[in-house]
Amino acid sequence: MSDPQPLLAALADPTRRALFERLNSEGPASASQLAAEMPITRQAIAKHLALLDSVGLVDRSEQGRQVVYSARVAPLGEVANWLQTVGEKWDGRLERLKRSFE
Amino acid sequence: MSDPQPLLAALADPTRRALFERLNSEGPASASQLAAEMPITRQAIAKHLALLDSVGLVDRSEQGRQVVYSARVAPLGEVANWLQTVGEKWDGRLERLKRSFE
DNA sequence: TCCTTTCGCAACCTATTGGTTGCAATAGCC
DNA sequence: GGCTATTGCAACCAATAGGTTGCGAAAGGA
Repeated sequence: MSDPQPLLAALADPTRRALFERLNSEGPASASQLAAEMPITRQAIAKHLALLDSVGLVDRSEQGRQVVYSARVAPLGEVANWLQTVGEKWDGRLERLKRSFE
Repeated sequence: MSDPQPLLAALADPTRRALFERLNSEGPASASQLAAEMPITRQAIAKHLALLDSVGLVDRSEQGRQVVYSARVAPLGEVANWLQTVGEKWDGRLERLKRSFE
């Protein structure tokens, strides 16, 4: 089970998360298209997309002279996974505590 | 429903997450205790704990001359919540796509 | 073929952040 | 009361991150 750190870090930035949510709810788009919809430059967006791609949150496909990115939700399972283990440890601690009073 | 950004940002830092997991699985501790277990100074830890406190991931209680911190898992529900809405938007998009082929 | 998009790379700038050191204040034990 | 732990506050530092500008290259439509 791999570390959720890179994912959390990727999602921690507001513009990056906005980018991901945009792609997830509105569908695929290129960096230039996205730049037209947001108040930052294409290059900034491209960097964010590269990072999202590196953690698998986005899928990159070249179509002619443009590069279209689409959202991938699969890696988010890793985060859900981590949340679950946190919950389990918490429960385990409660359990141990209860036992200590018997 | 408030935005998960502050939470994600809080969890994005490795030492901060380590701190939280330590408190969650091993139980409450003071900043000084934690500093003895980790390779960074107490002040650095104190700052992280303050941030965790500000997003509700940690509970601060003064006991005599020391301040003991304990983990709070409740805010993580917000993250789970966000994951769910992302999944729903994704499903919605799939649904619309399928309908468009009928 | 030429011109326009679109993209990638690189340099650069600035604000933020994680971390440190130093010191004052306070709570408790002897 | 005096010594010792423990905390809080502030200044400071270095590295990183988010963003911009500037450029060269390649793909496609006119």
